Amino acid sequence: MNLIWGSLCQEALSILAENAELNEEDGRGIAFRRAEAVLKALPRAVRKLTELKGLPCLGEHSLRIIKASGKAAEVEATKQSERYKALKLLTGIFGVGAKTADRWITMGIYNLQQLQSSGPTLNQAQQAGLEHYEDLNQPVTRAEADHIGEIVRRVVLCVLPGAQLTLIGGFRRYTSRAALDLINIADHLTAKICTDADGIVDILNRGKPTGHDVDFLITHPEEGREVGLLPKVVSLLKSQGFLLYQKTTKNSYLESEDRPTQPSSNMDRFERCFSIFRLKRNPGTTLVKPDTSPRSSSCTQSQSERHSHQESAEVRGNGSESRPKSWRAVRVDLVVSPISQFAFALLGWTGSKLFERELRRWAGHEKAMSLSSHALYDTKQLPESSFRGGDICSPGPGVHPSIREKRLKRPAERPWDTQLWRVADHLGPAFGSDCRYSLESNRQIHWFVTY
DNA sequence: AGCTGGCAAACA
DNA sequence: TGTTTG
DNA sequence: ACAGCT
Repeated sequence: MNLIWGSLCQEALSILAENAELNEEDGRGIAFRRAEAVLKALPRAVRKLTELKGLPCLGEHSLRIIKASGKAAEVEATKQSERYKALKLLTGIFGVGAKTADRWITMGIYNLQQLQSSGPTLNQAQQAGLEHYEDLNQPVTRAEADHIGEIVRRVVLCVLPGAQLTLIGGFRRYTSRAALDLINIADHLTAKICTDADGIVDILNRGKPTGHDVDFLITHPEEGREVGLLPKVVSLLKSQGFLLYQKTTKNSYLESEDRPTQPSSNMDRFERCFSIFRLKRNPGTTLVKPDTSPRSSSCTQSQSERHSHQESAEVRGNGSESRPKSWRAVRVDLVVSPISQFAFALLGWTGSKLFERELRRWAGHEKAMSLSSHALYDTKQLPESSFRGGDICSPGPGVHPSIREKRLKRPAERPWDTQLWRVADHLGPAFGSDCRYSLESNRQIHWFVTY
């Protein structure tokens, strides 16, 4: 089988995975996603099916699909089924998931027209999602991401000089070395393997040319200076007309390390903002670097620049032949992290759902650790005395029992943090197409072939 | 044969 | 509380 | 109703 067939197989498996997810068959969904990821991670084209022997996550069903070169009747039937099409369409609305879509379908709603006419109650996110349906289902280019980044950067620097803005998510290039370091750290082998990455699997190499949203991570080199930053940034963006929708959520992680008894530990740390961003199309400076001298840019300058009359003068597109809108809507996520958690935030916001799931599963199962976008916890060494403050973990399924009991946690030890700092360092430069693939035979692949 | 499959936080 | 989000 | 592990 050649490369083209390979990608056909991936698409086919992706369809089956998506269909399973839309039908709330989570296990099947993840199984097909893994199979897809294994194919995607192959270092070269596969000529014979026998070459797939020994690869993990390719079971009977997935192999059937592959043997049919992705043209299995099952896949075609799925693609053409009215239910699949309707589920895909409806869940394409921001704020609508499989459950809601299923409910609507049983109400006879199969498309947007029927949705509008039969008018079930929509929550705020869904209203915004419906309103910007077209735009939000349009891929976001890297250029658009960078443009948004410039706008956000100005605002952030205005609110907090010295703050750092990092493009994360699918657009960012992550290196295998970064995840390698995480393994090493978990294995208490910090110094050893990270100097020798040879022969180890390529782990996560994104740097996609397009995406479905844009994610930014904001921090400040001085710990604590980032507190309270996000609400200011958001309100400034809002006042400048950049936000069509916004939901800011705060982090329950309470700073327990340096000043345990501070009432300031109760300080709200707004951590994430899910927004719909109003991005001007064809910014006058199309392909030119917007500012070759960004030093001089002050906040007020950018305000007047961005917020000029043209913006408000745009015609709210009514169906009949109107010239294309002067702007488009883009999903933008802002994440604020204290510098001490920066590395974890980077790893936690790769934008790859499968990667996050598999990484955390691996941490928990193989390492008895709990990984979040804030820290890495050793679930074994939970001396009660070393915990204080924050009751973070809501009890429930999926929460590690030891954590559930304590309901308290704190980063395990300082050394972990300092080691993980090197993760952050390594996450920087592009690793390019230096993709190696080596399977430790017959060992489950865990998370590293994901994408 | 039976179990697991990643998480936490917000809204209605 | 169930559903959705990244 | 998929795949791997126990």
